Amino acid sequence: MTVNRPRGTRDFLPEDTARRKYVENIMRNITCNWGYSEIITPTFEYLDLFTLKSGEGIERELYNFMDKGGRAMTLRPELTAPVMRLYVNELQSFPKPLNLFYFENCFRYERPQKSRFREFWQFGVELIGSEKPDADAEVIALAYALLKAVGVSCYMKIGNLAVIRTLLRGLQPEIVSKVMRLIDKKEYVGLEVLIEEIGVEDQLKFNLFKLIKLEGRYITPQVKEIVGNIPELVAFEKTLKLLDTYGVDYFLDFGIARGLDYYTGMVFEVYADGLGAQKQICGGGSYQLIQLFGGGDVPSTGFGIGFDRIMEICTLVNPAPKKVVLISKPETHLEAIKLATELRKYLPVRIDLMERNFKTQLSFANTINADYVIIVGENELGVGKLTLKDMISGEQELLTLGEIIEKFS
RNA sequence: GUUGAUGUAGUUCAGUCGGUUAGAACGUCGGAUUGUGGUUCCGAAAGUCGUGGGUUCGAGCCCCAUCUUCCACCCCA
Repeated sequence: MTVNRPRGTRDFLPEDTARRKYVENIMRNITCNWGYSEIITPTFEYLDLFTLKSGEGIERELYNFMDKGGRAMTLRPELTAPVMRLYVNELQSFPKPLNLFYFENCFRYERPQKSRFREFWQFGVELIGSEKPDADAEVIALAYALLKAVGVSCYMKIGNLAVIRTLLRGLQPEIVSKVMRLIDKKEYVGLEVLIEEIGVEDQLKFNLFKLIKLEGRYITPQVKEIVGNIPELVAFEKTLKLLDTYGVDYFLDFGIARGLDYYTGMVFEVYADGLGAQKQICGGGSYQLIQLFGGGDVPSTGFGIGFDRIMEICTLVNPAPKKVVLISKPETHLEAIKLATELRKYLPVRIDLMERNFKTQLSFANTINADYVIIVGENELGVGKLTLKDMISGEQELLTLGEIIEKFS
């Protein structure tokens, strides 16, 4: 009876892992260069942290459990809430703005499908303390830079919830939620039905449909005609101007609702092709969560990137390190270990661990696609040298250890 | 939670109408005597046919359940 991997989890083989680490580090380096610092939060948290943020409803898609002390816990389903909790616990008195990022695994108890797993990795950024257009613009521009750097073809949609909230301010909160959900899903027929049911004014209905059907990049003048010259829109225009300066490509879409109530103003989403139904690779916006966790009235902006989805469509190839195998004979094996130890200061070296004969060691080197073989035999040691064999060309030369090190450095 | 497909060595797949001991290729390991790989040849290991029931004299094959994987819904990354 073999034990299998739990549902919705994956094993990453050496090749997969190398590629993931490569892409991951590219994203890390870029984000560090934008002045963001990486943080790590616990893999599990109190269940409350997430029900507080997203409502009791999400409990059914959480990996939650009671610990031995009878506390309700859960594996984290996302990282925005943990980062906000960390901020409230530890960082409230630090200088603003705080530029943080994370790269961690998350867990959701859902049916797996294409690009959706029960354990998945999220890369994300949270900029805490500024609600200025510059903050929004930098976060979007960083997301854009990351996606460009890892070579995925995608498009970005930016919206602003303040606009649509202004339009809907006369309606009851539950109605607003319903409307937003339908808008987010672009279910215009359903939306029309709902609007008929609740009987809103014709003017509002007209404006609403006009707003959500606006498309393109320079549509803010038309938006102004609909909702007026509200301060949020003025700030948003400023953000967009900054984005043009950053050189970010985007579409505007005031129909983005992001499903969640705590987003306050700017929201954005990035979609890619080739992922089936799960084609959103990034989502973010500005939000107010800190008060919810007992902190002050501090604004923040952030995004999350679905790293597994990036890996599925990203075209980057990690550079493979040269593979070197050291071949020895029983008489020279101890000397080979000493040489390997020295060479391992410079590059990856494998030695025989199977007591194989000369020929089989060479054959093994070939099987694993080694680039070079270094022969540590009596003949070589007799003259104080080693044979370096190029496994691709088949050529070999007699060199000193120093010469070999020089060749590889 | 809902729907549809799926499952046979490590991998990709055969397996006749339900009939004896489930096969192949690739891969892995070993061998073809001396310190030179790839090609070739020989050999070996490797499977409770996803699992559990049922039908049958007899099930890899038929039926039921369950699990996995994959696609989609829901939700979201």
